[in-house]
Amino acid sequence: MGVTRTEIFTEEQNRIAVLLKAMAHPARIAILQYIMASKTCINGDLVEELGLAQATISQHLKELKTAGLIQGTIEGVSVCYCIHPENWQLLKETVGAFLNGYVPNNECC
Amino acid sequence: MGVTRTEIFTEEQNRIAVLLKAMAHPARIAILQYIMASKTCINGDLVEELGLAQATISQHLKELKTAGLIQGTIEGVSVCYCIHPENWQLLKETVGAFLNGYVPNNECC
DNA sequence: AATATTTATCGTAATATTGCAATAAATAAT
DNA sequence: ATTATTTATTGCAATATTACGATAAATATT
Repeated sequence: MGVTRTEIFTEEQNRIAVLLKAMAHPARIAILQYIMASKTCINGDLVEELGLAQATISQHLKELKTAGLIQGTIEGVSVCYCIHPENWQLLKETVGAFLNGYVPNNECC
Repeated sequence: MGVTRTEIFTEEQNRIAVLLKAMAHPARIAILQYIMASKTCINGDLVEELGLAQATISQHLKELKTAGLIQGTIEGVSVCYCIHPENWQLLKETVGAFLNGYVPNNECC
């Protein structure tokens, strides 16, 4: 026991949870913010920008990439990471729809 | 090793991560959706609605409450849970601002 | 008072996550 | 070719999360 029982939830619930989870770490938020801000988008700067080990950053980048939130293209010896435009749009729509699912009503609590 | 190093990130990055993490589980997405949909908002239905044990649901509710996303008022023997209106608004603004921080530019990747 | 109903908490097992050193892999520079 | 530079992967160790049975706590019902 101790495994998330994804099979009992809807596709949508799992999809939302996966997207949120991919972002649910301060390092990954920081990475995403940094990538958004940097127009040049060559990375490796991340290691000194955040105070984490290179292996740790690489791991977080992989998670973001697996979730489809960023994409990376090899640029010689380094890698250029940037936001995945289409998927980020989908993310905004999916999460936005979920968050806007709440309409305040004064009947409750 | 193995502990999230919150001290090296900004308040904002940690705050966003905590909020996302609170929602980053299909059971908690399902609970939030159910609470949003039910006008009456008396719960305990959740146990049969989702297929999880009562203790597990209670644990997830506690997490959502701790994060400030829901509030619960005692209603006799049962508890009435509903979305925390002000905090949900803040959540939308915080997460929204983060997600909208990306402006597509064709200079990259 | 005794019993039922509902939610919270505790204890525990299984698994997942986080972080880093060490090392590999792959290209660039000398 | 050899040496740097940069990123990925592997292999741990420390913690955190998820789930559930058992039990406690608190109010309703009989």
